[in-house]
This record gives sequence, structure tokens and C-alpha cells, in this order.
Amino acid sequence: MKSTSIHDKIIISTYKTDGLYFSVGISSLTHRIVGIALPHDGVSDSVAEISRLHQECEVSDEYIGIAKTISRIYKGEKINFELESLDLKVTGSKNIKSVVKTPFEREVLIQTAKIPSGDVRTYKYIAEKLGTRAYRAVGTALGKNPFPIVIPCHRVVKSNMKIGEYRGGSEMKKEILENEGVRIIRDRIIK
DNA sequence: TCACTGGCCACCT
DNA sequence: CAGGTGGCCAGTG
Repeated sequence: MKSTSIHDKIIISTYKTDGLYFSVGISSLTHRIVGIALPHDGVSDSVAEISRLHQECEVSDEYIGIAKTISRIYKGEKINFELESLDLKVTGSKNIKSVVKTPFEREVLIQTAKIPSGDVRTYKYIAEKLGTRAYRAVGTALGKNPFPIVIPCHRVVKSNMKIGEYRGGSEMKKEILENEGVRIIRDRIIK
């Protein structure tokens, strides 16, 4: 069986601002985003975060504008991002590996995408939207979010309004939320 | 199959 | 308020 992913190539573009590097990976086949890196201090770490998940990658400036847009969201600008531009499909195939692994992860991401900038929801809220009590599984799914910043997993916090964990560290989570105008005192969201 | 492991939650000291 | 305990359930090997 032929895998279409054999001919797929991921283009990785990086935008630098304020000493931070933002990378985005885009499929040359589908033209959808397949990966976003959290900001890093160096360009190699930023590129590596995306490239280690894909076999064929090419570094290019082609999509630097998208990387820049992501950096602006990080800074707190309210920018509408089409969900259509993300590769959210889930394939069960062994040959063709999708970045989103299961329907559950996909639904968690879609619910999270609805949270407006400047606001937060809880892990429990997301779980209940999916009709389950798998609160922890929601956290696990968001921990694997291939599209951080654009799919705002940083806006999902604990039920007691404490910040909770983040792949880039809770300090980074706090920083993004504050950039969006969320008030935080002693690691707790103030409504 | 089955026994873990978790970006959690609620409840109890 | 901090820390501990049991519970929940999707993924993983």
C-alpha cells in the first residue's frame, strides 16, 4: 500500500522577535499547519521541536508571515485564525501518521479553540463539553497539542482557578495569559 | 488483557 | 492554605 506521506514534505519557517524564535511547520502537500513550536531562545531548538516529528523537512522563509502571526498572538493580539488552516485530521493507519492521534484529542482541541482571548475555561469544563469526566485525559491531550498558541491550551486552567501545568512551563502560560489581559495574583486567575 | 500513568477534581485534615 | 487520598478515564505498552 502506498502512503501519501512519502511524498509529503514539511516546510519549516521561523520568525524572530525580542530574542525569541517562533517556528511553524506546514505540509507542502495539504498546505495546512502540522506543527507549531513554543518560543525558544535559539532557532535550532525551535526548528527541532517540529522537525523531530516528521521525516522530511525543509527550512525556508516561505511561511515566515504565519510564524510572525503566531508571535503576535503570543503577545496578546486578538487575531482570528481559521481552524481550516490546521491539520486536525485523525488517521487510524500505521503508515500515515497524523499529528492528532485520536478523535478524543481532536475534540479536546476543537473545544479549546473556542475559548476567546482574555478568557479562560477549566479542564473540567472541556471534559463536560465532551460528555465525559475524563478531566485528566483532557490535560494529557492538551499536553500533546501540536498547535500551541493558535489552539489556546494556555487558556485552560484548574477548577480552583490556579494556573495549572503547561508544556512550556507554567511561567510561560502565565505570561501569555497576562499578555491577553487576564489578571493573575499568586498563580490564581482573578475574575 | 491488564496495569500503569497523567497539564485534573473533590474532599478531608 | 498546604498537603494527602481516592476517584475519574483516555492512552500506552
